Amino acid sequence: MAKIITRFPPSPTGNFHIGSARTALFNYLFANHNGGEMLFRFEDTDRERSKPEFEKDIIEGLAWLGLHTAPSAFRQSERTEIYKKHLLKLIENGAAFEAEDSTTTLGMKVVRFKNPNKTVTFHDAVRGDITFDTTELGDFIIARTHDLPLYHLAVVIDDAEMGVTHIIRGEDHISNTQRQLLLIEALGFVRPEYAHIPLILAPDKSKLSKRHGAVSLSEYRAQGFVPEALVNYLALLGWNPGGERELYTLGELEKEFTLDRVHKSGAIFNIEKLTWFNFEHLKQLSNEEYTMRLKEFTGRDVDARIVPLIKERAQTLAEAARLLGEYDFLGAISYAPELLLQGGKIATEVASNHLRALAVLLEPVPDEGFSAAQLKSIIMPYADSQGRGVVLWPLRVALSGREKSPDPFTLAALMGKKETLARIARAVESL
RNA sequence: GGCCCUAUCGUCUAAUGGUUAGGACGGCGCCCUCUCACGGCGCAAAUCGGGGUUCGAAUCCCCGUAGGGUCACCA
Repeated sequence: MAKIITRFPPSPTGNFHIGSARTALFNYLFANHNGGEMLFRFEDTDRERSKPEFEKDIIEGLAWLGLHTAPSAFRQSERTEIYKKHLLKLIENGAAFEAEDSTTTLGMKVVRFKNPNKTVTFHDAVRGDITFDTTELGDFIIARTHDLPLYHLAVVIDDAEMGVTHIIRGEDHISNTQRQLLLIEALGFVRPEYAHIPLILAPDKSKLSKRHGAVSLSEYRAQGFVPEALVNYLALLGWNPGGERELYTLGELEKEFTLDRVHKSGAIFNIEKLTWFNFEHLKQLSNEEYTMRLKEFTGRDVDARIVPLIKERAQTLAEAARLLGEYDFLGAISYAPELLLQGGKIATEVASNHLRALAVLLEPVPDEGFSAAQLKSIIMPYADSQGRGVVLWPLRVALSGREKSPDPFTLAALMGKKETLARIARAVESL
């Protein structure tokens, strides 16, 4: 069986769109599942709208997601001669003809395809047979001049020359397929297999676009989403391997992916579910890896000791960055007596006595004994006998200086014996 | 409007003629608890409508209805 070749052909006329990323993912998954490869090219025949910065954004986004393509990236704008050769052939054998420009430019000629006005049927791997009557298309334009081919012509020639066997693209291309089929026939090319995947929809069920909020991959990256989560979530929008499992790595998706399980109907993009996937994948990162990503995300140094605390709470790296500031318990803190007394609910005498008692309790504990579990077993019996609230609250605030924080055992273990006792002493003093 | 596509909880989905229609997100409630989270348990919530076919239909067929895509010298 011939090697399977898919392709991802974005036009660099905007930042890497989330829907485009999913199309790339499906092509990647299908190719790799079958031991083939995904090719990459820029469709920049529209010179006006194509921009280098968009090319950069797309290339970086692809790399960030971990979707490697065959080293064949090129631009359609650099292949004029190839298109010209085929275009001339079409004119020569009468399949295309030059016609007057219908717009204002005088004397200009465009090339139109001579439509045979017939019915075409193609098989779609996700939708079955689809039939069109091409008559309504008329003699559509395929090139502005001999040197400026339009989309349909360039696509068909590139796919044939690159040996593309499977075209997997959004369903907004279904109606484009008829023109391309006609061109493929006229050029004598082999017809590839088609699979039109459902669109990613906005909450109002229309095609997801800028007016609905964030649509480019880089925006999600900036919001603290990790590629593992995007890949996992996007793969499950419009495709499902069956069963109830939801968490997959890119490699696992690759093993499972088949076109016959791609859905027919559009899927609404839901940021909350994406956020859940992000949290799950974030939790699966090792502390070292997590620290690295957080450093990269914030561009600042990260105290590795507090990463485990952040990891179990932050759903995104942006939230982790926020907690990083909030959990800066190790730095200088000051005490507000009202806070130590839980806004007056605890009497000054009571809090101060318990804190003193805790210091006495902790004094004999060796440095190595300052683990959260150890400390809990030492402090809890005392707290239980005296009342948890009046013991634990002042202690936690003494250590964190804050209204909200992790539990006092975790904090004490984090800062060690010396700092713990010093903070308790200072808290007593401030009372 | 023409052509094309689609239709299971609010959302993502499971089910490939036989299930009390399952799971997840979100929501709500309870538990855990010194705080904020995390976590655990539970509840509500769906087969668009109408006809067939069949012993039996979410599933197959037809007709409606609704939604979407596309109708460029853009891709």
